[in-house]
Order: sequence, then C-alpha cells, then structure tokens
Amino acid sequence: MTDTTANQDNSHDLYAVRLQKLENLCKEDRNPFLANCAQTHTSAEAIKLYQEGSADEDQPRVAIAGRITVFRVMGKASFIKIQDRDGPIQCYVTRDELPEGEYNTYFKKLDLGDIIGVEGRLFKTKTGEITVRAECYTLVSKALRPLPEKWAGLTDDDKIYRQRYLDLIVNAESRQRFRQRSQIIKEMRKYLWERDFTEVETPMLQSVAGGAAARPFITHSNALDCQFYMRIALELYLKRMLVAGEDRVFEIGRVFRNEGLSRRHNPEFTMLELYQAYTDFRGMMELTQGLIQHVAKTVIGSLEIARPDGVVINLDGEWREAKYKDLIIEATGDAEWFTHDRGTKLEKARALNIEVNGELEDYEITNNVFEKIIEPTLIQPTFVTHIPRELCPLAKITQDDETTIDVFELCINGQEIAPAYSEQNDPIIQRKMFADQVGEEQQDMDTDFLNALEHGMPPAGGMGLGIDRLIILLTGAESIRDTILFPSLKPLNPSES
RNA sequence: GGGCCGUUAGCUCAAUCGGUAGAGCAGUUGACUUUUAAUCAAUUGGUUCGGGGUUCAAGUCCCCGACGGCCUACCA
Repeated sequence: MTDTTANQDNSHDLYAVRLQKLENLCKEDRNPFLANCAQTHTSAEAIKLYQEGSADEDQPRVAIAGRITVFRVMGKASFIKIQDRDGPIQCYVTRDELPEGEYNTYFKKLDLGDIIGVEGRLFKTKTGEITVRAECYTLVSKALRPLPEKWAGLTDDDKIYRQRYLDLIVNAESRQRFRQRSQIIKEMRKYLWERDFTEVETPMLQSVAGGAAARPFITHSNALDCQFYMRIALELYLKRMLVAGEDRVFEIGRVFRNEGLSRRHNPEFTMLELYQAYTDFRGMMELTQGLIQHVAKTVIGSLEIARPDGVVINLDGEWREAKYKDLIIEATGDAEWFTHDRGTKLEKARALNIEVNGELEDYEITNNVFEKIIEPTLIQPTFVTHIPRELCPLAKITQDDETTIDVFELCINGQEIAPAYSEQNDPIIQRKMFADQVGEEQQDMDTDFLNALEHGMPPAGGMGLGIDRLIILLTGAESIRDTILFPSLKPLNPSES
C-alpha cells in the first residue's frame, strides 16, 4: 500500500516521524499508551538485588519500567538505559531472546523518551555494570517529542522554568534538589509533631490581608459578591488559634505578595509559621536553631553547608547573637549613630555609599544601613535581636528598653531566613500599633483579630521561616526559582508559542 | 518601574569588517550480539524571537515590540 506521506521526506520533522510510528503501531493493534504496567522494583532496588558470585541463571528476575534515556543499537543486540524515579538502569536486549520479528520490527523503532517496561534477570556486563537481560519488553507510553540533547542537557533558563518536566528528566541535580525540598518539609513536620505541635490550615482568601506589609493580590468571590485578598502571611489566623486554646500550632503554606521578582523573591512562596504559648522569642531561638539543625542533619547529612562559591556555612554549635544597635554602630563606625537626627543619618548613610530614598523615616534610614551593608555580611547564622519597635507592630516591647522589641531576625547566607517574636498579646497596645501603621502603610485593620485578642491570648513565641530561602541555603541553589518547581513567569503570547 | 545583556536547526553552540547561515548531539538510511558521550558510512533539517528601517547586500547596523537573565527599585 502507498502511504501518502512516503513521497515527502519529513525525516527532519521529529514530531512527524514519531507520529507516523504511533500510527503504524495503532494499525497493528499495538496500543502505544497502556493503562498500566507491572513494576516489581525500581532501578535502585533492582540493582541492589544482584547477587555477587551467583550464576546468571540464579540471579533474581525483575520487572522494571521507565523512560528510555540511552539507546545503543549494535546489530542484533542493544543496550538501553531506562530511567525511573530512582535513576537509570541498563537493559540488554537481543534479537534472539525476544519473540520472532519483535526486535527488528518493533524494538529498534522505539525512541529516546519512550516509556517501556522490561522483564528479565539481572547480570553483570564485561565492564561490571549490573544490567537487566530482557526476556520481554512492553511499550507503555510513546513519546511524540524528543528529549533535550543528551549531555549538554537543558540549560536555557526560560525552558527550564516553563518546561520543568524536561529539566527534571534531564538534569539530575534539579531532580535531587526537589527531592530534598520534599524531605526538608517532611523533616520539619516530624520535628514539630514530636514537640506536640498541631498542624492547621487557615484561609488563603482573606477579607483583610494582614500580618505583613506587602501588597496583596486581589480577587473576587462571585457567590459572596465581595473582594478577597490572597494572604500575605499566616500570622493573624494562627494567633486566633492561640486564643482558641491550641497552644502549639503551625502551618506550612503558600503566601502571595504582589511585589517584584528577583533571585530571592517569587510572588508566591512557602512559609512555615509556628506559635507556641508560654514561651517567648528566647524559646523560639532554641526551637529555630534545633529545627534547622535537625533538617540539615537528616536531609543534607551535615551541619556544614558548602555554597557554590566554596564558602562553608557552619550550622553547628550555639549560633551568634548580636544586637541590632551594636551591628549598626559597628558597621557605621559611629557610636553616636542613634543620637543623630534624621538629616544627619541620611547624610551619613549616603556617605557610606548606601542609596537611600530621601523621603524615608528616621528608622527606615537605619534599616537601610542594616539591609544593605550588614545583612549581606551575615553569612554564618546570626540572631539579630533588639530591633527597633517601629519595624514590627506585632511584637512585645522590650521591658527595659522602650525603643526595641523582643524579636530576633535570623540571618544566614546573607539573607533573612526567619524572624521570631515574643508575640504582642495586649489588645490595647496592639490596636494602637496597628492604628499608627494604618496611616503610613495603608493597611486595613483586622478588627476581628483585635476582637480575638480582647478575649485573651496567652503569652507566646512565634516564628516565621521562608522555606524557599532555607532550601536555597541548604541545597546551594543560586536562585529561589531553582527551589520552586514552577516559578512565576510571564505567560507566552499563544500565537508565538 | 529603571539600566545592562541575551534570543540562530528538536537540544547545546559557531558564523571575521555588513558579503553563500555551520558543527556536535538527536532524526532518517545502512553495517555491527557486552556498549558506557558506543563506533563506522551516508543523509535530512533554518520565518536567525516578531515587526519596521538603512543598504547593492542584514543573523550582524538602527528603531519599535515580545520573552528571559543579571543588577537595581519595591517586598517592615
């Protein structure tokens, strides 16, 4: 029979070639997309099963399944590698061990990227690689598009983010990083569950987006006919749980901030927030240090983390504690810094080559000094304490210093990883702090939260941890986009894609 | 939002002063029963991100736009 496409050479059209193969399979009643396939072992499990010293015929038989990533046909025998969730495993396929005609007519027409199942006994090749000798194979799922190039892989950032599945197929480090992300979150939960914390879920759609000062995403409920904000923090609902009598609560979840993107910022990111009654920010210090050390130990296997540039971050031992004021005085070399008026501070900050907006408040100028010349130098873990009260309206004021709050900012790797407070539980002071803020930051006041506080909230410590940033630190990633599977990107114009 | 850089075959990359768009891998055809980036032979494949301009001639120069990266701003 004459195929209409036979006259044209579309061997260059990788998609058309594979589509043709697919059609041919269908014509021969071979389903190229099976509903299931038996898999007795993963690649790693199978390799572990190999019995050193036993004869080939006594080796265990396995059924494995995965995507073809290497395809080396050598006449009547082929070596292929198939990759499953544990990684690659080699298979050896020969013409004479498959049913008559199968090898030449079908097996050799498989493509890189196809998903197949293979059954057979293990053996070791001349060069010592544990391999499955195929007794039979099954095409499970045909791939119509080619994989990225086999050793340069996929390097285009845009493609890596937009088609993360390709990145994960091809780049083992990427796969490893996201596995670690999952492990890190799992170990966090375990650590907190062991300390009797209850995991809760609070609203992402909120009528007042409180707990931070970021711009929210706005959405609308048709049924309730009202405006909602996507949450920018977990704080105010978790504190309601303290009022409710849940003395130890935490939530791990996505928050959304309608702000700029950068190597350290994604519009949606993942926070851990936890609140523990009858402790304070000192208790949070212990808990936070313990949590991060536990995660590093169990997931990374070490408390010494080497950054891509070789700098080693040591998470072991007691972490450094430093007062905000002392750091400012040290960095500016000006013991009188806090006695200067706003204008002098502005001048002095600019003299230090810090770009400062002239409109800023007094304390904001100082905080610019902190963020621009101190924070980047805090590579080893440092709890920065005694932070000016203006910087956070939700914390307790230090007993013997009216100007500061009982807070720490944990900085590691030159960035803020986790802030924690002794939580403000005085509804009168809280209302006043909100009112002072509402004017300048244009935040709505969450009156129901204040109402909750008026019912009495136990003294508590609270902590928030940016999980994505912790993962940057622990896995040596360069960018927050390397820690988020599908980072926010501008959609492509459909006509161009 | 501002500045700089980038976008060439499915993937990774070349292309001199503005002068015929190339290579490796992948694909196709053939050889090959222990390969390891398999090898050997042959071979297909281009809207050079899109649009406009300058020029005898544009991947290359100019303008506009799209997307991305880095820096910066915003994100207490």
